[in-house]
Amino acid sequence: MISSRVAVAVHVLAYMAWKRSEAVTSERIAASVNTNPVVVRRIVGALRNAGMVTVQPGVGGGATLAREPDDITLLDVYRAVEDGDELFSLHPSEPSRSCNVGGNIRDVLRPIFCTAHRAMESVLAQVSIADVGSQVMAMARAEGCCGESMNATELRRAQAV
Amino acid sequence: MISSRVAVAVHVLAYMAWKRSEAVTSERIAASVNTNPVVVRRIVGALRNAGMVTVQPGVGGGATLAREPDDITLLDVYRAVEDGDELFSLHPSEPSRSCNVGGNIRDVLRPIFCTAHRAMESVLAQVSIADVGSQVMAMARAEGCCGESMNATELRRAQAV
DNA sequence: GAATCCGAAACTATCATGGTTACAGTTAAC
DNA sequence: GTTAACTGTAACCATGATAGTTTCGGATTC
Repeated sequence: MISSRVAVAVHVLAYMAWKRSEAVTSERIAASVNTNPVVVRRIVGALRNAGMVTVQPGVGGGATLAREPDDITLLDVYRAVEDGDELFSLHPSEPSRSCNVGGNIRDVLRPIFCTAHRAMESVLAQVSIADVGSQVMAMARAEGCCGESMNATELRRAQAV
Repeated sequence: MISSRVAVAVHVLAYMAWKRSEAVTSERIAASVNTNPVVVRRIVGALRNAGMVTVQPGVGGGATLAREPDDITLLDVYRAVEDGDELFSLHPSEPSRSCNVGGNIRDVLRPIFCTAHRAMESVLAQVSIADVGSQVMAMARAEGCCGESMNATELRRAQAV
């Protein structure tokens, strides 16, 4: 399983695309993601290293998008937060070299697994943060007109995050 | 990372395709894979549950292919040994439902991740155990004519596995 | 100078993975 | 029927990844 860091990172970027040009703190994002601010900062740090966000310390600081939402693909996000360039593990220890199968199986599997990996990545490359953001907003609007209203407590929480 | 069980399971099946119609024991396979026989038996058990191999206990027993090598795809193997039908993890804990992003991000990501997963699987579906076996044998032959010969010790080990 | 915010280190709990030992059950051969 | 050769499964351990938490130093704004 690919870790939840990808999902959280997309969440973070979609949130920042929503609050465009407004620096958001790790605490506010953490409230939306429902996790600890440090977990958010670790992921934001990876996105900063990849040049997708800029981070400002101090009062009124926080993170903002460094690129346009439609210029950030889910593949960019995946590569930023998921380390290692291999999706499939090969054998834990080297197979017997004196066996016809053991001596060559890894060289046969490597390119196959690499192709499978690339196929997965090409799907991620076709979706941008802007796409995710607009879908999220479309869903939020759809809920809004289906008669669901907020009470005072929900309103306060909605404004908080 | 997807566990090495897939690579080992393909190795096991390619080995059985090589030793066609001859029951191979977990110990022999383990020697080729370079691991513990119990690890092999766990994987062979999963392949047996998926109907790819039949297993015979007792003297002269072992595992044999239950289907033709060209009728077993790497996708079959992947699904047999890798549990769970999701490749990507979503958020560890449910995001804030009172946030536009948090309340909808998972529903947006789920189908995208599913599509990416399917794209990866479709590559695995195009490769059979017969393909892997023939590639392995082609490599073994290529090594053979490049002048690499075995000494007595290597010969014994080659016959053992 | 105080308040706010990030960055990073350190520690913990949990879980998946792979390896190992041990043993019960099944089969074939003698 | 006994023995030897297998599988199947449970139990346990070591390792590493993951996510959460606390803490503190440093940067920034007011």
